[in-house]
Amino acid sequence: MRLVIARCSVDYAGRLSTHLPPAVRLLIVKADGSVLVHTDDGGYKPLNWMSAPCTMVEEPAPAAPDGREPGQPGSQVWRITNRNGETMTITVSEVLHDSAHQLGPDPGLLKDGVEKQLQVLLSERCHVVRPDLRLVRREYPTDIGPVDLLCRDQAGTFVAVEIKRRAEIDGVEQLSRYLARLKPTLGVVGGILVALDFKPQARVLAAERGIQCVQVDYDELRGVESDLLKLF
Amino acid sequence: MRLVIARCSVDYAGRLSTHLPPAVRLLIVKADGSVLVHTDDGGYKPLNWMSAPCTMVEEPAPAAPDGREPGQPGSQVWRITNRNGETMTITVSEVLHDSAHQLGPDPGLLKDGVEKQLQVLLSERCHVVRPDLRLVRREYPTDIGPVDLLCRDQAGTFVAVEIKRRAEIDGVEQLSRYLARLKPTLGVVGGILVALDFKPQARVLAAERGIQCVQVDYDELRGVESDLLKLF
DNA sequence: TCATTAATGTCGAAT
DNA sequence: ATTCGACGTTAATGA
Repeated sequence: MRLVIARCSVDYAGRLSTHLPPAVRLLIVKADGSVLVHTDDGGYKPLNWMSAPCTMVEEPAPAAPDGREPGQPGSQVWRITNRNGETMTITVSEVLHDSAHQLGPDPGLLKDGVEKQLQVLLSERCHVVRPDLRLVRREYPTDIGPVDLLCRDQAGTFVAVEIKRRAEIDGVEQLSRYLARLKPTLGVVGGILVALDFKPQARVLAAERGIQCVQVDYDELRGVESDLLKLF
Repeated sequence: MRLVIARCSVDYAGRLSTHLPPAVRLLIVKADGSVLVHTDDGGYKPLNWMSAPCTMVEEPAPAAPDGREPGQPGSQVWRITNRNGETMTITVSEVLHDSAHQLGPDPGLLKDGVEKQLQVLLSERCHVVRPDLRLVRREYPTDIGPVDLLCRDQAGTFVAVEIKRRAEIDGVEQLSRYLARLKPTLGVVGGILVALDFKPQARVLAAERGIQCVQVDYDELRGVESDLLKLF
């Protein structure tokens, strides 16, 4: 990994075009050749970047480029391109720091996700979603993807449950597609959207589609579980 | 901006929980207090991070922490928290590089070719979308969000235009929702999806819904404008 | 402050 | 290679 602090301007041309006027920034060149341009202003994402695979060529800035302001004497240009023809051009006018570091491979990130947990918890106690529901199957397969929970109510009618950490309009669309897909095989299927919280528009569209919205509390859900565990 | 290359482990607890085993990584502390953890493996995003506003406390690692492996002598712990109670804990066992740099403010990124610009260009010359269209309103409001362009054709029929840089299946769904929403008020409304490029599935679904797809070229669009300006 | 939406989204998995 | 959904999405904009 190479770290450079430099006064530079940056131009990107690819999926869109961007220009960064000259200023002092951090340039990171990673082991795989990817390049990140970071400012000191906040922000989790770089101002500009090029992901691997890409190639970088470092060359002296042209002394008197046609029609443009000439590069400072000693200026360098980093020309980074990828196979899609996207280019990032960094014109470096002053280098304040330049160091290289050996980091070695990274063991990688271990995650403990929320949505998956929710699905497991709710499959074990779908009566929390609605008291009359019994689980038929978790991850019930259809040809457009698995339904999170397929249940039946007391009358034996099928009910498809879609689980989201946060319910947005897309979740309603997704569940709608499942319902349409299940109808030929299972007859009329009820739909319930379950989430930790709901965007207002999701509620509106769900109501329009006859889909029930059920909000659950994550801590309470885990609490219910630990309470039950105490019984044994 | 502070740059540290260090052997460290990282724990995050917030919207989810993550753990990074010890390895050599780049730690960036920005002027606003935000902290990024980057590996040398590719990737545009940090392995872990904490965005501003947040506060960092640096303290010696406890000599014999309860039940865990003891910190090395001289180990430091960076404790970063935000107001939502999310925490990132970086246990630094070995510092290979540590430098601070004054970067100053950044003039900021100039973008060209994003959806907003497309919308402005097309609203000014919606005849490019289809010669018979006249603009009624840009950003025509509905209670599920604004329609990019509302137009009328020669017969006076309303036509809703949705603009995307890249048309995917979601864009078709979005326009379909608008059309359904507008029908009670405006009667039958035609739909046109305009984009710089189309995914095949978007075209298929659009055809199925009776929505017209119009592909435009950004340079041409700007060219049309400059040509027209030359007339005056 | 909240809600909404675009994004060079990125990333990973399944097809 | 493409499609699809999740993301600690992030970031920007308007109410």
